[in-house]
Amino acid sequence: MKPKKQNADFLHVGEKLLAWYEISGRDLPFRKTKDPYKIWICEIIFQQTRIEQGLNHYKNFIKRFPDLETLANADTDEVLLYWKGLGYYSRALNLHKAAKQIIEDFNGKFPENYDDILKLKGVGKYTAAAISSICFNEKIPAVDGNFYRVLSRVFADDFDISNSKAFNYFSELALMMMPKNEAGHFNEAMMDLGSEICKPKNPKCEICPLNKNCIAFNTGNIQNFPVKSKKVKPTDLELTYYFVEFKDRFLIRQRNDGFIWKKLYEFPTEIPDEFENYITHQKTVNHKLTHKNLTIHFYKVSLNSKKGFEEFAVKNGFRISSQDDAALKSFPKSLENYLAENV
DNA sequence: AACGCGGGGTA
DNA sequence: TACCCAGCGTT
Repeated sequence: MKPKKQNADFLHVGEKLLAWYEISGRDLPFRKTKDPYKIWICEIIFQQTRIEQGLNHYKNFIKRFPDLETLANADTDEVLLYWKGLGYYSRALNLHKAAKQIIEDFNGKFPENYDDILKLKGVGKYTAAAISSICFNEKIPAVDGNFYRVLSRVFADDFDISNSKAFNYFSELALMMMPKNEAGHFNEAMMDLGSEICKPKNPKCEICPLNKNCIAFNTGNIQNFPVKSKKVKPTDLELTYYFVEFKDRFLIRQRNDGFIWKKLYEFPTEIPDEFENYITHQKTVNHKLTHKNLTIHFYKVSLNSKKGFEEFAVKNGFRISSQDDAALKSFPKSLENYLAENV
């Protein structure tokens, strides 16, 4: 499924993009390094995450885990703590697994080619391309949402980006544009253009370095690209949590790695019948996530028996927590908000 | 090939 | 409200 564009001057467009990047590219902390560890961390953090949202997480993460060994030797809990608020928590778990994987399978040295990098947990084709092009100058386009948007507009290409073949299709297109020996900068340039100029809404076509080449722009057609047929539709999820307290102590536990909020902390989801009499408040909160419309029923249970409180905790594997418990920082936002109002 | 997975920003 | 974001793993 190769792109059929015989006459376009691909390389010329690629060089214009690169020239723009040299002058107008963003000044980001991870642009100053070719340390594959740091590039890897940044690529994982910025999967499905905008730069403004994840930049402080990146800085804090590198400060706490400055190298591979530090990360591999850290506790999973602490890795998750530094991931707080980023979402898609599998990324943090896979990141930690991959650090151990590099220690074991690659003798502690970060793999230096696309195929080996692709073997790492949580690293797919995009991320392997980004790391290998930026750090090791491999000529592989790092096709992400920015590539889809920019390329589909420049060539007014209606190839459906929901199609699972879109990655290969736009990779072929990008490869034809990529200037020799500049794969890393080309990939970064495409990301910056997509983020700063060729935005999903209200793109700044009048100052775009590619506007003379952009077919969608020159035919007044920008709003029709990219073509995306499949939409994400959230499902409803109803949860019940009990905030079980005795004086200033309350109960939390770590989740399993199940369907949502993997390994983060939560409150009890059920209580014994005799606790029902100690429910003092009830509140229902609605919260929209990308994939879930959450309805959370919170019940506040204020016990007056230390013995009953502790027995319930021990028997059901809960942790007796207080406000200064570091684990609280690893709560999902939706639960943390409740906590802030009630403790 | 289709689906599940967070949280936050923008219009 | 709908859509999007430096995607990946599972089934």
